[in-house]
Amino acid sequence: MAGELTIGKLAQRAAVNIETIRYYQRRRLLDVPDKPPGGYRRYPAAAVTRVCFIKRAQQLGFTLEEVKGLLLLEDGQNCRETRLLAERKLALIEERINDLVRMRRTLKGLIAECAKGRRPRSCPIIATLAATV
Amino acid sequence: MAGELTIGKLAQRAAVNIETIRYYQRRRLLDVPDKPPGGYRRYPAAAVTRVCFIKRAQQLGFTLEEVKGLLLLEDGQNCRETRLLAERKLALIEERINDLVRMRRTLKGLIAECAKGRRPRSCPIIATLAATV
DNA sequence: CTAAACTCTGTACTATGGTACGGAGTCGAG
DNA sequence: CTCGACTCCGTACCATAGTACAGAGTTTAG
Repeated sequence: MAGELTIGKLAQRAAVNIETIRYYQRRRLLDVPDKPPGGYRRYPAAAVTRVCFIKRAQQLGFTLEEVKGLLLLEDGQNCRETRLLAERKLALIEERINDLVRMRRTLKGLIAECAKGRRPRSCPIIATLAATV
Repeated sequence: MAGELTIGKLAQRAAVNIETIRYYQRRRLLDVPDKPPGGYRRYPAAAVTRVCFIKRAQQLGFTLEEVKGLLLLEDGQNCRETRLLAERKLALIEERINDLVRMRRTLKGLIAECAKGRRPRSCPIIATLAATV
């Protein structure tokens, strides 16, 4: 498990700020490798994957706390508990997808209508969204 | 346009904190009705819709600044500019949907695999996600 | 061997999206 | 007309997700 990356390289490979790495360590999303007395810590290549996953999941709207939960899937032995977690996340993702699909439909319709120049008094995009989404 | 709701009623109907209303006003997402000298402000029913829309859009991952942009669609006369904005938002939404769909596919696969008890050494959900998402 | 570049640790600061609160004024039911 | 609930306004505070920076030590290229 002895890694070959310094924190700087890790940050660079994962395309994040070094401070973000340290922040994730403080938040316990990433563990801190042992420090060779009077030297620099080394990180395994897997750390890059992990950081990338965190960023990815965040982009999808998960908070760091939620990501922490997702990461237990990797770390935990207990597949049963783990699967439940995954299933809950899945449900969440599906909800989000549904919301977005509804929003897309509405936006598309309004754009099309607008493009045809056939628009009512005012362009009631928001009212429509608020009502139909 | 004289409204019938006090700020408290508005907040209640939109299911948000009163302070959130005031915050949106400070952020210029919501306008502040004139105050009858020595009285309380009154809000039109449309304000409820507007606040609901803001919350909705936020849930879909838009920042308040982005929502502000979306709200211009309602307020603005200029349909041309407005449509461009909507189209950009649409592209954004589609990206998000694609990401989520990929994530869903991966999660589903892993859950199914896990359910079959047919799992490799470790349960490499994260590695998989990071790689395939 | 030395200088530049990097790491380590701790603390401070930032932006976003709110929430809370104090003190003054206003409204409305009884 | 009074009491409790509500509003107004300003300011302060909170959590989340970082980012910056100082000062000390370490590593590495020349």
